[in-house]
Amino acid sequence: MRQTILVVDDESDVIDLLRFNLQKSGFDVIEATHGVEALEKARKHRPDVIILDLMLPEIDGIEVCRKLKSEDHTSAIPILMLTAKGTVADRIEGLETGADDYVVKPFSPREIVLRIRALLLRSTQTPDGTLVETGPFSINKNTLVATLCGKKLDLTTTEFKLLALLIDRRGKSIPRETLLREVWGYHSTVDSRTVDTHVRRLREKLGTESSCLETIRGEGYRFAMGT
Amino acid sequence: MRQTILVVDDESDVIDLLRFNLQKSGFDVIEATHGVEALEKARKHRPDVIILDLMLPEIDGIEVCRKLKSEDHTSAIPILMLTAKGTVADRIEGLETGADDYVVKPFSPREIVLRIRALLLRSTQTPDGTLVETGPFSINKNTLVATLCGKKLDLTTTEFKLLALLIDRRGKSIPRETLLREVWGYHSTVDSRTVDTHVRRLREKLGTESSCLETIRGEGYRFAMGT
DNA sequence: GGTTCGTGTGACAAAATCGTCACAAATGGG
DNA sequence: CCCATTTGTGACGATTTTGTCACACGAACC
Repeated sequence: MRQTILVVDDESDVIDLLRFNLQKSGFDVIEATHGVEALEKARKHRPDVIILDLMLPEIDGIEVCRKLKSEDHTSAIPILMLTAKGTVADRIEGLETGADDYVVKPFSPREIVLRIRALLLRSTQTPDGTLVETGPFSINKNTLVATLCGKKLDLTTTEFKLLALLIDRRGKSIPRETLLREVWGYHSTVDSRTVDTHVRRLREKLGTESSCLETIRGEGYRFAMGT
Repeated sequence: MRQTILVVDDESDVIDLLRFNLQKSGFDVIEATHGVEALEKARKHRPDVIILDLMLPEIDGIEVCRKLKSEDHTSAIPILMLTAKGTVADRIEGLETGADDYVVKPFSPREIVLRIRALLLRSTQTPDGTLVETGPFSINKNTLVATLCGKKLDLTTTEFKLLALLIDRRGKSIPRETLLREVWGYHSTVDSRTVDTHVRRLREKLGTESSCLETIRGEGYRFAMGT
């Protein structure tokens, strides 16, 4: 799958140079020559990186950057800013606005490609441990939402934590004591039936898939491997 | 807890300048004037960031960078390289060697501080994204526990989600609408004050650190950068 | 088969959480 | 300074969550 780079510059020779080198490096290229067009194309295409010149007609690069970084659909797109040589104030303003990197004109196309590669590495490097998917289940640790066959499960917080932990360690029998400690923060009650009750409730909410949640008699509970 | 920066340059006036500005920005500073000393101090002290000049006596900056990035104990330390103006080949070589960023001499100290902040922001997230630490705060998305100065915060689930999202995107103003959508799952109530109420409650629980949670009037809320 | 222990289930009540309202205070613009 | 809008704060009540108890049922062993 080729990644897409949006190149924004009002100088067509810069665009030509970048298009040639980026395509040679395996990227798809979208172009824009002014700020409004850049915003429009960024919103529509959601490129993997945006190369953005500071000096643009009508809406300047700083303003474009600010807008893109403030909109949810575009804020995660890395922005590499092109700046005129020596304008330190521009560079600082760009960084403060949320640009992810900058390159000073005149630049080497090779440097651009390397920096884009670095940006892409960083933006995809978060192998997101906050999202777990297995079989018909998915667990999102940011939103605390679990789904079963694409349908949101109506879980309490404790049920979510329990399910998340069991799924994280699917295939392994987890003793009640461990569940108490890691889900409940080590409740001190001896011979508590708290875990059992919450497992029950969780099973009720899993419906036909509740058989994934197995009892290991005398040991604990286990989420079935391979689901 | 102050973070430590190792500054490596054979020019004492550069070291003086950086030491002054970094300490003023709240960092502790370690210094080295040549490559062997830099390697030694990096291995011994394990600083949070290394500022590394390319041109060094004996072992040059590229070689230092290569060694540090190839050793387990030091490979995760972000390296910001200082390069002479115009030497594109140096910059490319630095990036290929594994430097995390570079700044062209002569530089603005403010730009250095900003870039260090950006590097630190990236390096305090674990690879799987379920544990985030910044300043005195830590967020654990597995246990749904947040701590402040090592002490567990007594947060409700909603408060935890709110804090986690704001810290994930610290430095950025998050509109209320965004918070409603991402924390509450897009509550449909118009002109709801729900977000404001939960921010209040969260602030109450943060005590003296509540000033980290800033109101951007007419926009939304922001968790302060650099904490 | 009988017995003991482990787990499931129905139900209860206390505590926690949440969203909303009304009013106070702060902010920004004219 | 005044005014309008935005945000902070005190407080309330409805709903949800939680842990526990008692009893039923199942599993394993003798």
